[in-house]
Amino acid sequence: MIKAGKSKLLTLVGSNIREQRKAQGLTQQQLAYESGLELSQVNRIELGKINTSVLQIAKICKVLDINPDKIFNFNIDEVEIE
Amino acid sequence: MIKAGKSKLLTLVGSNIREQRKAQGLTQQQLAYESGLELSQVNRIELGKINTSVLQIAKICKVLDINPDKIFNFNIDEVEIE
DNA sequence: ATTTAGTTAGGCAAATTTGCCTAATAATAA
DNA sequence: TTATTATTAGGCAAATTTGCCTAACTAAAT
Repeated sequence: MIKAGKSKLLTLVGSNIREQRKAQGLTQQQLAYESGLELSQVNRIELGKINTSVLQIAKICKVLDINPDKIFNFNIDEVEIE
Repeated sequence: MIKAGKSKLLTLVGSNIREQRKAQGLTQQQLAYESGLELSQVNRIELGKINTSVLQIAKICKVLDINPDKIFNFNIDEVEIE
């Protein structure tokens, strides 16, 4: 497995999360608190610096009250994975 | 973060992957080879034994030629996360 | 029954993430 | 400007995943 470093897909996922978070008028800190994640972790995820896990994505989606497909709303073969 | 152990959501994700894999007539070994993952890892994911990462899900989806939303096609607040 | 393919299990070291911390930078408001 | 909030950065230990391996178990077919 490669290091998360710079993955087009992860940055896309991250900016989708950020977009949805702001649409809800939440700060990273609020999202962190309500999802039970760390602020630093939410930040790493939004910036695509980390290859995070299914469960963390799910927790975030639950707080943002969106289904995960909102986060993965891209065409899989139009996106560079790594 | 909790250990993957028994998560309803992860077993759901896993069985979705399995369903799509079989729909393509692939074995775990073939899926593993084509996605660049380990056979044991594909197995762990399908059984929901592990809280795998966004990138691995993406690699699997690419091989199965489906968008990730096929894997996350459940209502987020109808599913127990952990 | 025997072979063959497919799935599952488990151990182990290495790699990576995660939580917790402190602090620096950026943005906003007052 | 000053103060306040928000984001970003980085280090570190602990937790977890991942790849690699061997082996056991299941199913299916012949």
